[in-house]
Amino acid sequence: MAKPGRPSTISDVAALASVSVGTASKALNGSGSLRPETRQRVMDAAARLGFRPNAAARALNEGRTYTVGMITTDSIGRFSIPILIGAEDALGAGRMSVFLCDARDDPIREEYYLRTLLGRRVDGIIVTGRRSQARPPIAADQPVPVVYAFISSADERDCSVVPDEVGGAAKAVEHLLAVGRRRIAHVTGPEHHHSAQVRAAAARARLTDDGLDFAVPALFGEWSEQWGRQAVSLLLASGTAFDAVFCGSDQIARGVADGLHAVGMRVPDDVALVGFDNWSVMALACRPPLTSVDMDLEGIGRVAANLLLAAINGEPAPGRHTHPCRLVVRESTAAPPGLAPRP
Amino acid sequence: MAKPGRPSTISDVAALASVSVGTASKALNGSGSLRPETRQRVMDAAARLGFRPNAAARALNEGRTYTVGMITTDSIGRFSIPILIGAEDALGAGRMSVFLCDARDDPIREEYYLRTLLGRRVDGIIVTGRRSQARPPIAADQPVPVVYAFISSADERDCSVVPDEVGGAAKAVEHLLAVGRRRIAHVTGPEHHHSAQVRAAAARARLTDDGLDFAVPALFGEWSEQWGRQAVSLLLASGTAFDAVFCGSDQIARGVADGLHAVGMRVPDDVALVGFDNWSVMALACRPPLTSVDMDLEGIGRVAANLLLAAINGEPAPGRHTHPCRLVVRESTAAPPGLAPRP
DNA sequence: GTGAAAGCGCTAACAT
DNA sequence: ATGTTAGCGCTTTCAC
Repeated sequence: MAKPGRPSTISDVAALASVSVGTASKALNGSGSLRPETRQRVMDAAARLGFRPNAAARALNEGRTYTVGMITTDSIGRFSIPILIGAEDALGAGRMSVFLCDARDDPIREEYYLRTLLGRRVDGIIVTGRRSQARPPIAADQPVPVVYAFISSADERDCSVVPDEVGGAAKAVEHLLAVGRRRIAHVTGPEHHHSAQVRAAAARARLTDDGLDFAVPALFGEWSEQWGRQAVSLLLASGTAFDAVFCGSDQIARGVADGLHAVGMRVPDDVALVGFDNWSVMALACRPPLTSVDMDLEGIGRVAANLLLAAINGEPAPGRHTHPCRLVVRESTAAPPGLAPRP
Repeated sequence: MAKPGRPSTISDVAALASVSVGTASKALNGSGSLRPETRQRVMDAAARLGFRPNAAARALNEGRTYTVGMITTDSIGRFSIPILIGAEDALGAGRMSVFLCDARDDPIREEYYLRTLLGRRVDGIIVTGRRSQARPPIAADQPVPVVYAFISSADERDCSVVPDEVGGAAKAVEHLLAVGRRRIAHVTGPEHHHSAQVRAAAARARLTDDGLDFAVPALFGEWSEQWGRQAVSLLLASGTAFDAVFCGSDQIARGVADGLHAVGMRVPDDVALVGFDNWSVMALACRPPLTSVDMDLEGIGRVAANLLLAAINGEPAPGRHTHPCRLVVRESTAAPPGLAPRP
């Protein structure tokens, strides 16, 4: 399991190659000018010893650790993961390592991690987490660059990368219009939730552009399948006809699909359905598979990481950056047979 | 965003407190013997400067980084997350920081990360990922302790922590027997998948103990809802009566629930249902909510982390450690009214 | 009780 | 082309 004594140092390599440590360093880093033969001898020695330069020693005189901290404010959840993957991807390509910190929405833990990260002299910090509102800045005046991903900082001058939910909702509505729907309902999460508000307002605004409005005023509830099912009853009870439902989440959409199915309405023939999140486990399991707005969380993570790298290299890009959503079209919005889609 | 010049060093603190660096060090670490007043003066200076000891410098002479690497072999997925959370939790409490590495099931990336981690002189490594079979050891003879979590190493001498799937399956069957079911079917994932095999065999064995057998031979398919729905047709087509279905996953179970519902069979009245994974998003959205076997992945992560810490402290615990599953009972196995549960 | 100095592993400036 | 040396920030003997 464990074993081999202490890792070899550059002195060991130098000794084995019969050169000085300085020469060994040059050989290993390709700096200075050395006889090719010497360089090779050093390389061979290093290989034989399985030499790996000690990052701590390097960090010490370079003043840079090639390390960043990633703090998830909520517990590491469904939304943090893709962001985390995207960021880790972009950073790994830049040879940076990532410290993972799960602050669990606990300010104490957050503070603790922040201190730890600073003690470890990370080159920068990414803050992420589920977002219902902009969050207070992690702490004023950090000695290192900070980028917020998905969640955004309440301080406009901080660098945040957030999904373009307005654009995403608009795309959903446009798509429904394009497949010939005109009586569109909207079922979404809690009214106090920022995303629910924004998406509803954006969807409505897009309809207004075409001289339309929601068939039924937006229905606010929870982010659950159950609410989706209930909402169907409410829609039917309203007595207003509708030929499409745009939902604030895939879970809600799946509930709506179930609810419609239960009363004998067909998707997409009678009612077209669009969800939000493109959470594959929901969107694909839904019958029929669900058209959905994808926030490209992985892309957000990647962009955030690249902005962080830029900031570390002295080129900060302060402000709130929005990242486009894309619509993933599946069967739940297929044009009913015989109905020509709008050009 | 960024700003304040370079972080203060212990020399800065020493200077401000008018003592030598040696004294400052002792004061800050509570070592040596100092006049209380001196100690206080140093502490104050440190506080005023916002001094955070440089972890790299410390690592350099302590020969230990208080850092561990976590490598997920599959992409960071549904199973890795809770493990990761559990491990991060246990390690954070031990003041260790975690390097996150996503190897994406790519041996090249895995090798790269391994080298990186060793260069960073991590004190140990946790390897995790989805598990279909035991995996080859990450590389022979690491200079640091390695613990496998969830996934297990093919080398029996390596330290692995895995869920007790045998026990979990047995608990599921016992519960079904306890609520009075006798004609139990089993629907699960692909036959070549280790978990599918193990769970099926264990369930059957548990039935055999009571002189029973599956009502219908185990049905192997995929880990999807769709397969669950199909399986219902197959079960009905078999013509054999059944009063319970134990499923290899919650997704399958949800599909089975849908399928049963579609043909007018009631859960749990006609058929009781048990899933596996206790994946809340499935188990709770299922109608009715699903009784399920929980592998306690977070616990596995925590145990793995603690075993790693022990190994780092010179007390390795080689071998395959199994971690108990627990059954989470919900409505899908409620005893039908009028039927007395077995004592 | 406090200061001075060596050394952890490595790089970079300066000698030779 | 190669060797020597100082120094990154900190802990830890060892003198005083």
